[in-house]
Amino acid sequence: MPELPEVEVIRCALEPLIMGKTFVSPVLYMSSTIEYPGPEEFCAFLSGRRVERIGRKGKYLLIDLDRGFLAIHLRMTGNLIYCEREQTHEDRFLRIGLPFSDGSALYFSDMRRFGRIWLVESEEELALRVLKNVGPDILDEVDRDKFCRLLAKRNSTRLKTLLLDQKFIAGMGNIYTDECLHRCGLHPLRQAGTLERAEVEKLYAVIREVLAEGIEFGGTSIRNYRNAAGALGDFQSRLAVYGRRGEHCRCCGAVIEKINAAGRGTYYCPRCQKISGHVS
DNA sequence: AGCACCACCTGTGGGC
DNA sequence: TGCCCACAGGTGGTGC
Repeated sequence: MPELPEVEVIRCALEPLIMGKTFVSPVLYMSSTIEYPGPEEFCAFLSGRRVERIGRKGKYLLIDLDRGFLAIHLRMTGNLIYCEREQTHEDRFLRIGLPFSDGSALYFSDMRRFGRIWLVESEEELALRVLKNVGPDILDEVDRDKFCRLLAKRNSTRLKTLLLDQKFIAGMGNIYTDECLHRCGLHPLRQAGTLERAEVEKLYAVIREVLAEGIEFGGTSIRNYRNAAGALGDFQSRLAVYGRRGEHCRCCGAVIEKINAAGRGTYYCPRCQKISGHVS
């Protein structure tokens, strides 16, 4: 489900709601959602921990505790729901309940069960166990020159594959990648090494612009996404190519096509996004 | 190195 | 109209 903008919208909503609160005993409806440590250790260690900061790296939500970190990845259909009062609601996809000492609670719900939660004791353990395959956050940790340097190391990788690679830059997903490539006029199968310096700089600027718009409009709700308060995002109405196969490009009128790239459904405009002879 | 494919899950919508 | 399977916002592992 969520890419960087959706996670950031959740992070912003959650921050004022749970900052400073203290967790009490979690309720595990599906303990395999906890990737680390074991269920008993998770419950014992989280109980009594206070929330000191809500952060994010790429698509990971990172909750700093007075001791340790709670890391959450929503994967495809995960969802965090905040309730002012702890409640037993009819959610068959409810995986974990995280109540606070003041009676409010955070619920982790996930239809497809891909989402994961980690609880680690230190920054070192966070880097080792959770973020070992996660590169720099594209909004917080990559400036223009760094983006150019990183991209130059990946000459033969296709742009679609590269932008989806969380080790390269963290935060891009399938929707925002297609939107960025379209806005830049770059073909998803074009190899990174064939870009002119100006095209790389344009790509960097557009990535940040599109992600910022995604956040501004509350994220993209296509199937399941809702923010922590249960509201739908609004960016789906602004998508230029994603999910629009057979429809007309709003820039040039050509028919949007769908191909498979990096194993994902990939939408692009064949007129705006020419490959200019660089197929591989 | 890069890529294609599978696995993990459940739901649903497009196509026949 | 009804049924079925391809596909869905992600990631990690395999093998070529």
